[in-house]
Amino acid sequence: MEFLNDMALFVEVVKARSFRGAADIIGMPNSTLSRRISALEKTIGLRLLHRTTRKIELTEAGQIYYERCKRIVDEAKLAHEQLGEMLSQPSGVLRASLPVDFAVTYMAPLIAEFARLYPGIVFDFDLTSRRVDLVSEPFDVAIRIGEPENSQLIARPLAVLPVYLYASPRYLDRSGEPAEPADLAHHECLGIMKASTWTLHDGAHTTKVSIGSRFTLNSVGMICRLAALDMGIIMMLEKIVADDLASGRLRRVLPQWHGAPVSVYAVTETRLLPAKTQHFIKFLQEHLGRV
Amino acid sequence: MEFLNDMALFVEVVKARSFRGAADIIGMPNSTLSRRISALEKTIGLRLLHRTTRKIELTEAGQIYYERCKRIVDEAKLAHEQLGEMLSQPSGVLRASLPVDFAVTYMAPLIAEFARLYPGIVFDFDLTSRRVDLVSEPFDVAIRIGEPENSQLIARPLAVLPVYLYASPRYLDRSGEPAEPADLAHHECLGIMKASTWTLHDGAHTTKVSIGSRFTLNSVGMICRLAALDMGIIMMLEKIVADDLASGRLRRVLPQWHGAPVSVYAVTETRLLPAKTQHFIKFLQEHLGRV
DNA sequence: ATTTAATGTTCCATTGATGGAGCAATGTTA
DNA sequence: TAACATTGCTCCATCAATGGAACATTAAAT
Repeated sequence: MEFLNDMALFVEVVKARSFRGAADIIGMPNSTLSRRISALEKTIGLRLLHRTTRKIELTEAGQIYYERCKRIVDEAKLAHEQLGEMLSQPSGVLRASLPVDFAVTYMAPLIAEFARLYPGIVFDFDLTSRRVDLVSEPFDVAIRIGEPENSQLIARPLAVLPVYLYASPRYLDRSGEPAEPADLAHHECLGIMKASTWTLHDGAHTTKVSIGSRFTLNSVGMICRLAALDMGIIMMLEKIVADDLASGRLRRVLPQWHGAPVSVYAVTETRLLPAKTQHFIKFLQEHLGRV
Repeated sequence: MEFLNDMALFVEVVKARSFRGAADIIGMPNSTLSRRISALEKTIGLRLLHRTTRKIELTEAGQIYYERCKRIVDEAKLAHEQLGEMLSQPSGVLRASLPVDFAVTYMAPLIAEFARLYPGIVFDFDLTSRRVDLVSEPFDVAIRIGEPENSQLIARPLAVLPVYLYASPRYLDRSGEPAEPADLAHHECLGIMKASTWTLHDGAHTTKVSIGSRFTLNSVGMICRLAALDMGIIMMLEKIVADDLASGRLRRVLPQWHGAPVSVYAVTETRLLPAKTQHFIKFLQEHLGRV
């Protein structure tokens, strides 16, 4: 079962009606070609080509073998071409794991646009806040916020987005409006998980403040909701609080400061991606940055 | 175009649903198998198998690719099986070069029998006395009398046949009957081509005599005819002169002596023979010796 | 007839593939 | 829960496949 490549070589030799010619076409030294064809003849126990120094012609067995080989090799080439088309005309199910709130606010319109662009793709999104295991679960890609953990996964940066501080007017009335970052130490700062410090920048300075809160949770949406309900200050991506901002439920705090911009990554288990995934990631890279 | 073998490996892996299992089936270390599949995935730029340490399953691309690969690999196997059948059920045209007189007397009945045995074979015999060039002319096999010349051809011995001395009664009346080998020096000894000596044996002794004749020719039939026409003594295979012997046109000379037995060879250009040729040679080996 | 250019094969140093052992990861069993 | 067995992958010494050059041979060109 190690003769299939040699079959392809044989087909080339017959087509070129010459070892040297075929070798040039394939891009292989004729010595190798000669040896490989000889090996093929030996494994099947029949002479396929009748060689003189100047000409080669098919034997009877070679004639029959060639007809079959040509079909087989052509079919193999076709199979690869069609895989190539799969790469350029993506289709199939795209399974992605998305951070729920980021997906809802930032990605929804992009996904709608992408779906319009590639009607062949069907989507299967898993919106969670947990970091799914790409190795054991059959996700094509996971979108992740923040630095990629140290693993063998491939992380492609999609965008770097600014974050700002927000709170509800009533909270600020009650607890006072912080004038500088250090003031945050005396506020209820709602962070994701158990993040214990916020890093803030203005044009010139960078400062780190320890934060504390009575809440530990893993839902961005819930944090925003809590903030809108006057429970504290949040550091958040712009778009996520856009509605609350517009309706006046939240308003910017320390407006000349911003948090450390968060990076968004597309994470995959491998570099060998089907077209659908490649296009999805490329699309996000091109459109997420400009938001 | 160097991925066809890997396609076959991929098919085996999918069938076995395991790298190790497939490796055992193929008889190949799993390390190689793993590397080859990875290489295949890299060349087509798509992941074909979703691997966990415990299980493997096809990706979408792998699914499609597998369907096609299976067909292709099966077809390739079939092509080889059919070539194998060509080997076991010979058919086609058997082109052979035969020494004309030897063929007529010794081989004709064998050929008739062989033709009955293998109805699929069609025959194309070239009966000449010249030694055809097997390399440039499309003969499957040549039957040759006497030692094979030093060349790259493959010679398989078919039989070793005794030769005796014959002359016409009238020639012997006229020129005297030789009583011992040395007497031949004074006789007209008709040899093929320009053979200048005859080697004779009786049970115990071997002797070499120089021979001479006015005729140089390359036809055994013509020599026999000349001998029957009282032109000299010939050293000949038994069967060739059987008719002349029976009709009394020739009779044995020096009956206790015989010539150096001649070997008959089947000569081919290569060892990789189609079934028809293999069977033909085997048949001749089995039947020529017993004549 | 003689030269020329081109063919398929062979030789041999080099390189790339190979495969056994070990590894981390994971499903299974006690 | 812990020990075990099995999986696919990786490392590296070894070996076989490779490809450039030379060769013998031959058809075409002069």
